[in-house]
Amino acid sequence: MKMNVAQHIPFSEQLHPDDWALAEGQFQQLVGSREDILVNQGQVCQRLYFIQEGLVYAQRPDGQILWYEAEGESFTELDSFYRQTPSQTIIKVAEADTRLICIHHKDLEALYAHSHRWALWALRFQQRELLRITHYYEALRNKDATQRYWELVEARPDILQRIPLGHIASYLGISQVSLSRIRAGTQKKQ
Amino acid sequence: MKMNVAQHIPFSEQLHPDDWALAEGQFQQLVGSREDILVNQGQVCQRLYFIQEGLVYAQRPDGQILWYEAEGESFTELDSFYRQTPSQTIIKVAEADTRLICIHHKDLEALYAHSHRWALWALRFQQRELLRITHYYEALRNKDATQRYWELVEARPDILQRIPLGHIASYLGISQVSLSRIRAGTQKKQ
DNA sequence: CGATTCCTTTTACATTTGTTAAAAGCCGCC
DNA sequence: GGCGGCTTTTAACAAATGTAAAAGGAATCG
Repeated sequence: MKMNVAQHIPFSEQLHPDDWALAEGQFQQLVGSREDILVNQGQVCQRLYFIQEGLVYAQRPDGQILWYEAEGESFTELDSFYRQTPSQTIIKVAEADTRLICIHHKDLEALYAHSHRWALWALRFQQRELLRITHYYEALRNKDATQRYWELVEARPDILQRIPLGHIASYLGISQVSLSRIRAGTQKKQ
Repeated sequence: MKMNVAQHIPFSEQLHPDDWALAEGQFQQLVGSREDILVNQGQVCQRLYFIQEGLVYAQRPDGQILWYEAEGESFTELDSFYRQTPSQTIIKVAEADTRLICIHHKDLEALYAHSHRWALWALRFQQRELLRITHYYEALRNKDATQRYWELVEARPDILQRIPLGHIASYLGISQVSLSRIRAGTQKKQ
């Protein structure tokens, strides 16, 4: 079981068997069905999740799509998780049989406090998150929806096909009509 | 000197005298003049900076303004600093007599490696950065330039007055003409 | 003091994007 | 096969934004 978990956690090669002993029983596995709610609006997001298999997405109360994440990725509602405040975001399972691994906020904090190596692991992991978000946000600033759409098609064609176009448009911050225009090629060339 | 530095570093209350002894001589102070370049395009950003006094800004090679930071804040070129890759961004001093404290990447890494408490400090510090960036990016997604401008006026009227409007427009991602329209009130009300 | 320069606003026009509504495609199901 | 229900595209119009160019204001410098 321990080894199973480690496989799905980034940077786990920096951890020793001792560290895993400390974490004994604190990582849990769960399977979600389509439209299951993992984090609800107004509720504190208590867990950090790692996706083993499947697809998950986040949306705002008004329905806007914030992100999709698939197998191999991790997620949480950052603001709610770190500050332990009610989430403004809803996180749902997008596909049947989505398999997740998760750990509770307080257990994670205990690991950091008791183990220098777990603290270093968290530092690397968080660093990666920081860079991911930074890149995402830079793309958002510096590229228009047309560019970002075609880059998505390049980078994640597999995942795109699993998501309705209305959601993709919302994610890109444009209307579905505009996305149709982009796909039709009825779009300025840059 | 040690105490001096601690005053300008967030979460420094979590550190003990021992930790500061480890960091002896690794924090440096420097004073910049208007338009001094702190990080240049193509160069690896080696330091994490804390602003004691003054104003600093970042821009892309095409001139677009990415951010301004003032006294009390910290900054670095995240991608370049963490991944030790050439920076795509230029960071400059915006005001005469800007006073900075900084520490080298390798020294910081050594502190993390040798001290559990420095690692925990970094974790908190980075967490704060992560949340700051997340908030900034959510505003970017969910609010239009008009809203963001008036919120800036609310939140940082002092700093706004120190920055030319052309730069503010660029920061908001709109043309200076549009910003003029917003300021004139010639703008849709929502 | 006048000239130069920089910063900001204004005007006019072209382009892009959202909105609304309707049509076309697709799918599953009775 | 054909009838809903859902997703995607098309069409037509209105609103918002960028671009370019000109003019107003303020600060600087000789």
